[in-house]
Amino acid sequence: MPKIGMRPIRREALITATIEALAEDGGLDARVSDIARKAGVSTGLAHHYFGSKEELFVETMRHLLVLLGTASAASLKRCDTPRERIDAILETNFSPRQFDKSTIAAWLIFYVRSIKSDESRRLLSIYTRRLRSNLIFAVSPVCTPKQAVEIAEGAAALIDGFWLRTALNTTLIEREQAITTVRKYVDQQLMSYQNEKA
Amino acid sequence: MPKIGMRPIRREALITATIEALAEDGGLDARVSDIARKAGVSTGLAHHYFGSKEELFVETMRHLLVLLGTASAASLKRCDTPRERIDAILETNFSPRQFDKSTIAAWLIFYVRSIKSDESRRLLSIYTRRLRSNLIFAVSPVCTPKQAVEIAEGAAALIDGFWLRTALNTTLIEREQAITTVRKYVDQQLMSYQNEKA
Amino acid sequence: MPKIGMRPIRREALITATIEALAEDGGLDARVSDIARKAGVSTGLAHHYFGSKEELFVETMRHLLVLLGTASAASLKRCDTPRERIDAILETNFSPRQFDKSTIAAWLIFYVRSIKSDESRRLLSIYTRRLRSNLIFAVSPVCTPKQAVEIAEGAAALIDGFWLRTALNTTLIEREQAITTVRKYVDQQLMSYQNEKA
Amino acid sequence: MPKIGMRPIRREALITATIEALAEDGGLDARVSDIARKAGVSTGLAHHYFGSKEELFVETMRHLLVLLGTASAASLKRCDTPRERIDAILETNFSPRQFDKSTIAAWLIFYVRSIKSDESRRLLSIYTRRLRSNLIFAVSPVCTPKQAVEIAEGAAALIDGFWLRTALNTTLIEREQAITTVRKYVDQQLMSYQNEKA
DNA sequence: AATGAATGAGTTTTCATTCAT
DNA sequence: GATGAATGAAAACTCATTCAT
Repeated sequence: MPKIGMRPIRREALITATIEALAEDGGLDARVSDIARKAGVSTGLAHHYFGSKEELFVETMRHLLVLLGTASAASLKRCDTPRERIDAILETNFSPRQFDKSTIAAWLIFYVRSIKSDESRRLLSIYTRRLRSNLIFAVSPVCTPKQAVEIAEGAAALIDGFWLRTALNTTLIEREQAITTVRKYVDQQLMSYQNEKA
Repeated sequence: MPKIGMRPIRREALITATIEALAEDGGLDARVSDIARKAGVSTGLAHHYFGSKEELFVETMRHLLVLLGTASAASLKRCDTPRERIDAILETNFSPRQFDKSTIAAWLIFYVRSIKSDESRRLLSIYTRRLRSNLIFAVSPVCTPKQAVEIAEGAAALIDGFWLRTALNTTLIEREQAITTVRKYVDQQLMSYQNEKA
Repeated sequence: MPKIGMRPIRREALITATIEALAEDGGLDARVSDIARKAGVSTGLAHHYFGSKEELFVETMRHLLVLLGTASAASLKRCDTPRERIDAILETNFSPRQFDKSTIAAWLIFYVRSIKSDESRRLLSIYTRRLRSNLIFAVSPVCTPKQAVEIAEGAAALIDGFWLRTALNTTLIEREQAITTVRKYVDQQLMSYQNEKA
Repeated sequence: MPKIGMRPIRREALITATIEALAEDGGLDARVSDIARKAGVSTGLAHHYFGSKEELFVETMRHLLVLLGTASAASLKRCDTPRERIDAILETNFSPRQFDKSTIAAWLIFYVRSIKSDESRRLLSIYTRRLRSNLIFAVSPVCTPKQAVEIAEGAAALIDGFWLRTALNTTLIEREQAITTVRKYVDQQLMSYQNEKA
């Protein structure tokens, strides 16, 4: 009877270690050996379970994406009004879980990697499309389709912008205020459309 | 008859090549030899003029920063009203020169590098502080200092967000619309403050 | 109730898998894990039963050698004339069993390994000497010892040549024709010696 | 003025070193570092000029192929009769240049590699086809096309067989005798066809 | 008897940097 | 001023072998 079922355990440990490593060194050149050490295993094992560094990175990105997607879906499920939906989206995207230093840094690295890696780009576009469609769906009941797209793109830019600036320590404002700002932005946009109509 | 005055020519060619290489060939992993080839010179020459890859990257970042700073200063000089200042900032940040694919990608990579490289971080913070102070200065005449900071942070996040999304091809909207969106955002913020006052 | 008598079963399965793997998967670079998977067992088991990859390879070679030797001895036993003996040797060496793609490829690899591995070389020389002595013995009754050696070397070269070319898919002719060609070669040699004598 | 034009020099040195290395260790697992040391350069340089070990091996094979092809063409040019052509082919294939230990060992390795490497297989088939067509062309004037193919395949098998057995030290006969044997084989074949006709 | 988890030594590969010319 | 040859250190990757269960 061998030690069995380590595969998922090791994979998760390595993925977690990858996220940490990306945050720590600036990540750009996190070595497989660093990541393996952090996960408490040998370099060989990392390759055994992921095949290559690229694959480990892609799987880590996929992992983050799933976490975000799951959290997002869960919090949207309980929503009835546009306002609730917007809040749910913001809660998720700015949740301490998603908005912590390591996670943001990892995302940032993946953003950059997506310039060159097809799979990373594919994964990134899943995130992007999901955020966009969530935002559009949220505001659709109270504006025209065209306006919904406009609001969604603006809000998405704000969210990504706050993310980026937090990742890089170039913003003065905190989580709470970022949320407030985006919410306020959406409200004002919607209001301005109401006025146009009138 | 030695060639003289090659230094500035070679340096500029290498810096231009670096920007291109960061967007195209290798992204994060652009090699010195790639960059040199793109500039039409040998690898050795890149080191001759810049000493190291790190230095070449820093100089390239500084170059982008100077371009942006110069353009920004020039267009702000002719402005008298808050509205004009905001427009000038947006015109500069979203000018075709600044908003093209290569330049944005290069900035993104420098953003990430700034996590590790002290000099890059220093340069990045110059950009950040300048953008913030320009925005604050622009709206100061028509709102309180606290409101000015809020607007500035929001507008900066929007600008960075649009930048990021353009770099990654994850946005649906174009330059023109991005400008309109930010301008509209600032207007609405200011208006809302007016209303509060009233 | 422990499984008993698994040893010969596993060993045979692994040896068979080795032969297949050498021809298919990895050629020269067949991995122990490939072979084990092909045999339907774990990597560990391959080492349990053979101790090392080298040993597994040597045993596989020995296995092929025994098969060929047994078949050869069996078919030579029933022969009385030179012509019958030659035919028996050819029947054996070009029997579908020996002349199939996997087996030939495996032999080829063992040939090359024999350059480095003492044990492989020893085994290979057994094959070589046996073939030579069988050929010499076959034609001895009808020619001088010196002529016998000449014929044997020529016929052996033809046989090895056809083998090699079949292994590498570089020949146009089939098993049947190869046999005919070698037989014809021997006949003509013998005839020419007859003529010389006359 | 840099040290220039080293590329062809280094490439040749590395190819020569590869041939030597393949002969020495049994070659199967000659390391790039071994080869580089033998060529008097660093490992890095080998990769600089060839990109990968695979490529170095392929280029070495191509080199051997060109040598053989050139020699073959040169010696065939001066021939007028079938007999001369056959002799020229044998002279070339068994020339001390082609028939030395290193070269034969290298070919043997390449033979085995061709099982897995597409490019190696392609190159090997060039050799095979050329030998076949040279042989066929040589005997064509004095026999039917069908007979020519038969002779060519038989002679090619003999040649390859002698090569193989020399590479593996499993033959008793020398270069000279090998040539004689093949020539005699061809003669006898042709004669036997003459007789058939009669 | 059997597994497959785990290692680590050994190799290939990459590339910034140096240097002779 | 300029080259590109050359290095070597660092990293990725491979895989036979060991071992706890």
